Amino acid sequence: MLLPLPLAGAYDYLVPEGLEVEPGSVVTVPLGQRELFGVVWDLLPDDGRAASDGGGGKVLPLERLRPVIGTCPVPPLTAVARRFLAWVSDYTLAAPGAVLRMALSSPSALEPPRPVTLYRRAERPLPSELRLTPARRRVLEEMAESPARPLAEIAAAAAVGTSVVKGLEKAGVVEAVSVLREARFAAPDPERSGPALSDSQSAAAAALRQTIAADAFSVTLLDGVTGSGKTEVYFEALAAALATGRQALVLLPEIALSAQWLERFEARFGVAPALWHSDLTSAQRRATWRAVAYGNAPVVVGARSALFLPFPDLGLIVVDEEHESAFKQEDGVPYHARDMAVVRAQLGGIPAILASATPSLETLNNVKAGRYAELSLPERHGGARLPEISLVDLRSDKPPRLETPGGGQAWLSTALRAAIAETLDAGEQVLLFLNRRGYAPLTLCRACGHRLQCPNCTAWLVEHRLAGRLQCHHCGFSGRLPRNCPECGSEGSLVACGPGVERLAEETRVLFPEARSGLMTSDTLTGPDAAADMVRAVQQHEIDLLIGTQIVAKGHHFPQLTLVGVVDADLGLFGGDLRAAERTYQLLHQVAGRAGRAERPGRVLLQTSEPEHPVMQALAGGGRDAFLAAESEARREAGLPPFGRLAAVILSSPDPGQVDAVAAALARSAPRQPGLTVLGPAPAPLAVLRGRHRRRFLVKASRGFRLQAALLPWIQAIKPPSNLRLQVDIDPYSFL
DNA sequence: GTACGCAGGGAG
DNA sequence: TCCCTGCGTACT
Repeated sequence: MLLPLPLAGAYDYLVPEGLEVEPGSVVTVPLGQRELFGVVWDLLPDDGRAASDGGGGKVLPLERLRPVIGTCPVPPLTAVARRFLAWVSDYTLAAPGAVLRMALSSPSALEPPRPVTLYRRAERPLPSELRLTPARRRVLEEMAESPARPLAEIAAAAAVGTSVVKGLEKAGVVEAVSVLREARFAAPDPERSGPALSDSQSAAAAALRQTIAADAFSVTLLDGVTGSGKTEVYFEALAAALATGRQALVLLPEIALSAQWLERFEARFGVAPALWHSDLTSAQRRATWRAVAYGNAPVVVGARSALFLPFPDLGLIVVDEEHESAFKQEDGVPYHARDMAVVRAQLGGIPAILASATPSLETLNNVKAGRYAELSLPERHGGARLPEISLVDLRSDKPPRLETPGGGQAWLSTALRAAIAETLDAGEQVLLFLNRRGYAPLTLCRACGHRLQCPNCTAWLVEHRLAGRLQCHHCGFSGRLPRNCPECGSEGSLVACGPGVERLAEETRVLFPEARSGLMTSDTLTGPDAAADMVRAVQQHEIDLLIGTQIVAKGHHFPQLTLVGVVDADLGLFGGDLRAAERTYQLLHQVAGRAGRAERPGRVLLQTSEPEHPVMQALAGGGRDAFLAAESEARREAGLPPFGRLAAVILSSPDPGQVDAVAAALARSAPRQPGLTVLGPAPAPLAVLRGRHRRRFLVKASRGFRLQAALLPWIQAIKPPSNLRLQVDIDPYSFL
């Protein structure tokens, strides 16, 4: 029995006489004083338990085993789903129960369905004494021919309060019925015709339909420039999968911000798909989880966690924007959803599609090695041209100071200012991109040089002037901006250093007072609705000048946007992250793609202090292949992914002495094998995070090396004190 | 993950 | 002496 807890292995239970269970059954079992859900992992004869114990735990004598309480009214997890959970556990070195927890992410979904109360017209004539008010008349008209419906739905349709319907129930003309009803998502119509496809789109769509027809595992990279209509192409693969009667899963990096994607889906298929992301209410989670488990959700669109939903018959997985780092889960069980999606496809014997305009080196390397197929969409849909990208050298074109009382630090160069003015004059829209939330990333005291630091982390506090607060972007600490320096007490000596989007907005208000500007960051877009409102405002040209962080880079279509200004193109290049160059290229390419997506040509200005950097050269010259080849070669020489393997081991504790002692002990017992290098311990770049002192090991191995097999005995040999945490991150993406 | 038991400290 | 809190552990 696998329990959703971080235990070393499965636990044994007795199956009482008469209880029907099979591997995959979801059951309730006693554990200590409580009852919890578990999944039957194996059915064993009384004398065969020792042999099949995975090595995780002890084998208890039969008389100490407790019986299963009962089964849950949900379909058993399929063999593929169970093999997938086991695979992820083995790969990530996370406890199998911790992985199971992700699959049983909606505990209430496992309970018996609760009846819902629906209302319908009672089968009797209206009594003469009934006072037929206009509101009551509307309700009765609304209910006349329709089947029983929920109270709120009827009230909304008749534009009355729910009390009107209840009043009619009291009068006996309407009756309440209690029914058990499973949520069901409307079936998308694969036959419905979507937008017309170009020749290259049609060819790619036909190739994808072939992979569905092949009914076997395959991975296809759909590599198309921004605006080439990749989405519509893989919709044809979805249609083909749906036509075979199987389910399909689409993973998106930021589901909460995908309103436009959903519109396109509805345009093609006529209905909305089932959604899965962390912002769902518990009732929505429950309904969706059950709908998936019963095969009542033909298409699920979700964030990475949707990969662990209990699909009974998954026929296709699409990973859109496959290069996005949002697919990497950093906390809990660290896994990369793109990689695990490929594993899930392989275990299920089904096709996977990876779509991107800037594919990751990992994926391109798999294409090169012949493991993945590739389909290219080389031109923009509808004849729109790719924007012209040019570099602004900040060393020679220093942003001129502004004539403002505050001292006038500025971040827009003369060249960019001129381009903005021209664009606004032409009645077109401008996007200024700066990947920094808040007003200023650092606040320091002019008198003593003190820098405002987070009390819990090795990080500066970021001023958020709109909110009037200082924030730590790592732990969420928030406090008021002090008037006086907390160190030397000097009055009014604190000054903002460096730009954030809020400060950039201030600059544009001085330079372009006539322009209507909008700010798009995760702070201003507090939910999917706010994001959709903002996108609509830009599309309807209620905004001339949009300022945003990377949130604006994601797949929005703004037809009147013809100029993109990247305020600090170098920002992502620092930080010692092995993917820094690749990521900067991907992000800036994506931002640049926001320009000129309709008939008007777009242009992009990148402000950089390193115009000769390969990333800037590749962006300006359009030389993606040359850049990737160079980046690839550098990685190969350094033995880094995708040509070598990495794992991070992170120790953290509130006590710095303790973490150092354990780190030293781990260093002494580090595995020494050919093909494996253990680097560290070193203080993590964020040496203190949320009040915990952190030390890192980085383990490097050659590509074919069985990294997990080498790591497991090493980390299991150490018995860490309880307040010390040891995290293993296979294939790390963040090096903080 | 969580319930429980034990140890330590403060109040009565 | 009792009770509350904090941590460490076992749970099949």
